[in-house]
Amino acid sequence: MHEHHRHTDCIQNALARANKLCTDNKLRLTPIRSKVLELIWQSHKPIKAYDLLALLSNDQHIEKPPTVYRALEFLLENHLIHKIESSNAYIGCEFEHADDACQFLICDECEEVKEVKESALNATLEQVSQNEGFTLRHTHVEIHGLCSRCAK
Amino acid sequence: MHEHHRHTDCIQNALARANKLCTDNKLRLTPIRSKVLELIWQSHKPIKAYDLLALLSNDQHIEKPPTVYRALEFLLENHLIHKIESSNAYIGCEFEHADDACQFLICDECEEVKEVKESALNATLEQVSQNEGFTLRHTHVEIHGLCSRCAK
DNA sequence: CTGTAATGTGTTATGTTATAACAAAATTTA
DNA sequence: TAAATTTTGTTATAACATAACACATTACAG
Repeated sequence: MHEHHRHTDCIQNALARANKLCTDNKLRLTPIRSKVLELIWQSHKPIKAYDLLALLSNDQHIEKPPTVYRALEFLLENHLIHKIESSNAYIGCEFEHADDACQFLICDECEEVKEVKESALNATLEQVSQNEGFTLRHTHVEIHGLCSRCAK
Repeated sequence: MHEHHRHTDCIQNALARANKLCTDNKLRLTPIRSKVLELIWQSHKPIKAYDLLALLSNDQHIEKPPTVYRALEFLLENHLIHKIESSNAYIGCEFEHADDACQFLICDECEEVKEVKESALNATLEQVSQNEGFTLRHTHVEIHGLCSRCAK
């Protein structure tokens, strides 16, 4: 696995940010939710619900689907994670979102995902909507291809 | 149901275009594939695989999942339909695509979808990719919100 | 034409993704 | 501390999709 950064730090940062967001907004980052968020950040690519379920389980106790889907729902609602619709998998959110206007660069080779927030793109999306008389509420943009490492 | 146009004509046009594309490219628009495409166009909103399966079935004969998924696969490959990833549903393609660079305006109220092909947006997507050193191969853009009718 | 290869369809089984419904526990708040 | 709210546990099942193999049909080369 490549390492651009200290991944452990990156997970800790994400958890700290999540904690702060929840404290500030009177939301409860319960042990289950925190653990799911941590597991998502530990994966360097989008992770699937049932893989999380397996990681949450052990010999003593097998977790059931609602447990993980409820945690995912909470994390999604509060923009702490995103769902990659084309693969039904979940990634940690790199930004502190007010809105959901971000985009995903998805490498079809190594499966890593880079989240970006391009104001030019968001402006264009808004413009397109207006042209069509459409009231934009949320966008989901997936850019599939090859990341710089895999393209070499 | 609202009607902007003669929907019957619109279905016939789509089938005629599909026939032409297949003839031109030596592809086989078999009865099953043609029927699935027709059923997709008959729906004025994205339709799900198992709903198609139900429509294909009757008292005499219940179709099985592979039948419809194979037809969908063929139609997707040849850009005759698109999959709306966020709802696992399929719509007829309004354009004659060389590439797949189109976008979807999805009304969260009435569920209708408008397919658009915005060159400005495609240019921006390409630009964003280049900025990130990413080789773009395919994009999937969903704009969710309210269509002009539902926004009133 | 006709045998062979390639493609498409039928069928069984199963894998994968996700939610409904209701009971019990923990937490918040009045 | 009782009542209301939120979270978690649990069972069951719904919804979405594919693997694998047999059989039928079509294409097309000789």
